[in-house]
Amino acid sequence: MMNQEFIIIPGASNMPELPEVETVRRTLETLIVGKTIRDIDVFYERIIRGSTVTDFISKLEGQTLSSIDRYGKYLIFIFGELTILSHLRMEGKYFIKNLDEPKEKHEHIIFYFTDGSTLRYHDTRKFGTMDLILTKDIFTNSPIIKQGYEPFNEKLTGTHLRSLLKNRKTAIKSALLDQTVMSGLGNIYVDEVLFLSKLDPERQANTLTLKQYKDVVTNAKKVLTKAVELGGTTIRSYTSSLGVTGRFQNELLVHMKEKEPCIICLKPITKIKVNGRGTYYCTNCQK
DNA sequence: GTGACCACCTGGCCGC
DNA sequence: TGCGGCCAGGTGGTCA
Repeated sequence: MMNQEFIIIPGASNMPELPEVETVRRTLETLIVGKTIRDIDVFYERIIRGSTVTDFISKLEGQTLSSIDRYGKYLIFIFGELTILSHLRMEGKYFIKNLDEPKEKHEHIIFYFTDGSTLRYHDTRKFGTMDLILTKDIFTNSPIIKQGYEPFNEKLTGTHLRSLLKNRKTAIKSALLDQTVMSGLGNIYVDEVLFLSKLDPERQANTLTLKQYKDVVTNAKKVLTKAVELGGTTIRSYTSSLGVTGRFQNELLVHMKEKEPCIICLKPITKIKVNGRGTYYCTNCQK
């Protein structure tokens, strides 16, 4: 039995992207790998996909967590032949608590381990999902097969990105948010990548030069690598002295910087909407 | 194949 | 103070 309540926050951001999910993975890996599920409570059934809730519970009971991986924004909990693909969407987060801790309002799934601890999935907006699949199907028959390469993958090059976007007339910002193009980028980091690449977020995706596609890939790697090192971004934190908080918010150059001076030209950062997404950029530096 | 729009969901914010 | 309406966001589905 644990003596303290651990609160796991995905980089403490309210919008987990690849770095925040990686922070959660690393933290959970040290705390729950090797534990065996005794029971599961599902309080909000729509989170479960790929199986009935009854199957989800019955198949996982007695299973031991062997490892936790990640692809893009998906957490991959591997229990031998079974795997849970967990997507945190907007506000999903995991807590590890003692058995006797009362259930909080937004805790929708509780995994009870045989050692008396619990893993609790908390999601204010109920957008998150958990797919129960066969481990052998992870890369052949699961939501992950639709994902594009992560920026860290050597196969993701400027040439590859150009081939994917050559017919896409949508805004480059929208294209980069498409996880089938590049896996792991979300609204925050796309703004940063486009700023470093000096690209107008509304620029048509198929109009970039090869050098600009290469710059996007290079800067995506740079931004995500730095963000992973710093544990992600905390834009809205939660009260917890034990929380795992990110520090990348101190490195943000444009996101959430509306009206603040651009670090290059000192002109105020502008906020617009690109296909409904709040978007921050410098109208002077990004063309 | 592509783009636009909508639904999902709830807390926070704003105006009345 | 309380109420209603709007906004934020990632993804999947539908339709043109």
